[in-house]
Amino acid sequence: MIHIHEVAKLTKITVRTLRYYDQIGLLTATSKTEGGHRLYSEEDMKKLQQIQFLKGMGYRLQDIKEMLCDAKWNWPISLKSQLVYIMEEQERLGSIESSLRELINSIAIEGGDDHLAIQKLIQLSNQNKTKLRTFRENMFNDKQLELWTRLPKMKGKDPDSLEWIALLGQIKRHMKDDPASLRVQNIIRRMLEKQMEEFEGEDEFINKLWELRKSPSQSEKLGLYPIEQEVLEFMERAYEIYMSSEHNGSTQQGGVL
Amino acid sequence: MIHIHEVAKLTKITVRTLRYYDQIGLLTATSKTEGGHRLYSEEDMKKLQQIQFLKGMGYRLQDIKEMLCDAKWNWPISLKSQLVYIMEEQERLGSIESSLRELINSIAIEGGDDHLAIQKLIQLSNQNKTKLRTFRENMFNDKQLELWTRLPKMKGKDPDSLEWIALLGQIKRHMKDDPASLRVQNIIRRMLEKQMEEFEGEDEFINKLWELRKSPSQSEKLGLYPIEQEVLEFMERAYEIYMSSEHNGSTQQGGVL
DNA sequence: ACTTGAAAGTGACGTTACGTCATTTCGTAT
DNA sequence: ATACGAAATGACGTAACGTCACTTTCAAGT
Repeated sequence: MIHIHEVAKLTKITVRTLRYYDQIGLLTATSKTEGGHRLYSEEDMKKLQQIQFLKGMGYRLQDIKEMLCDAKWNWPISLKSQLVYIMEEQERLGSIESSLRELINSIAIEGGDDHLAIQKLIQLSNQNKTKLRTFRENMFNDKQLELWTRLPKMKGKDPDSLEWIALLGQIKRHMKDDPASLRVQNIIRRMLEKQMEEFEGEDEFINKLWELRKSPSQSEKLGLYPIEQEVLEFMERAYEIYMSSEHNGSTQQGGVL
Repeated sequence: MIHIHEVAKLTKITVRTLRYYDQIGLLTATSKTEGGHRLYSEEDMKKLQQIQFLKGMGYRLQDIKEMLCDAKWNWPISLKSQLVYIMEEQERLGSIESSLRELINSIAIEGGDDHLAIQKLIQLSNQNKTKLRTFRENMFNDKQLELWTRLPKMKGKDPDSLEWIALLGQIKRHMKDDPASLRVQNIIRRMLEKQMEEFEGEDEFINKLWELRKSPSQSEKLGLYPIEQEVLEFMERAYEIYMSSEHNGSTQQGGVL
């Protein structure tokens, strides 16, 4: 028979919690002193361990109470349903994670105008996803849909997506410069390099994508991150300067972001 | 200017929630009728969308309030810390998932005696993990530690682990039979087949593991799922019968679970 | 036996984001 | 003017305790 303070020290459960468990009838001390102080037995300690364990599994105290009272509780069923619940929660958090990455990356592109980025994302998230998908599936054939999955994504955590985002951010910050300036031309060159790495020989897809990009309404329907008209035009001018100056081996144009 | 009921219909947010947002000062209706009925403006609707979006990101209402009030809020920092928080939560749920699978699989082995399985798992989970690892690292060399990772695990969701668990469960249910019976011999044969698939040529490791298995205290220190002495002896007898009857090409013995 | 300080006891309120009554007032149609 | 739906306010409940505030009990020292 040990005192509540001892139990607290041994189990790392606070005294308040032990009293609360008593209060809700989850774990009542086996006996009490005549003055009313709780005295816990070895049995109580074991039950307490079970409670801690099940709480660690994510169960609520009410459920634990029922489980431990009912001697013929159906463990397999409740464990499996708890597993399903935990997996659903993980999925939910996973999609939150994607959204957060998307938002963080958007802000990296906008470079300071945070509210604008948030507004854009809200626009995107308010469209429902099924409509997006069917529209995409009408626009592209199977092979192109496979290519679509390899595009950099705003919600991506891969270095490839992150570099595209950084490049677009740089473009936006150099909009006041001459599109023929060395800085801008370097960014364009890097974009084309990356585009070739992933999409060499897929000129048709790239050109189609770029045409869609230039139409704000089409881009929106595809769920593409909105890029302002003047940014796109700036990129196109810079691209043409780049191609006419020294490089003219390829017919592809545009960017894949 | 629209009424609260309209807002509720448009945004799928309940009237109660809108009033609550007003109460905590998160979203106060722009104006009111002289009787005190709330009237929401377009501005309010936009703010409401932002609130919904941020709540979807997992923020608390208090945080959202601060974010939207403070015009120069540092979004990148708070978004990144929120991302870290979400990822930690995912990790936590991931380890809960492992524990649940472990428990479900244990019960599958014990075949009915649920409380026993839970007791065993509590024993295991009460040992702290770092102590387990250092003991293991003292017992095995590098190559054997790599082999260790390929052992079936109680928390596993792979078909391989699941089959080992099923096999052990069958053994336990046939303990009353003769170890020479066809059923038991078939189970043993299947175990040896699986063992050969994964661990062919690693006889030294297998034998060492089996010796450790036969010592309850060593097994416990290694964090191996406890198997009763009589079950192990039964398996060994069945194994010897199997080898002496017709198969004697290999010197390996024991099971890897 | 008496004192005293530590520890135990019992409320009660706060936390989060609302749901769910109960009661009263407002707006509008007839 | 009246009736009726809709809006407002207020209060209580949720889960699992943390944190006071105040009182009583325990165990040791004198």
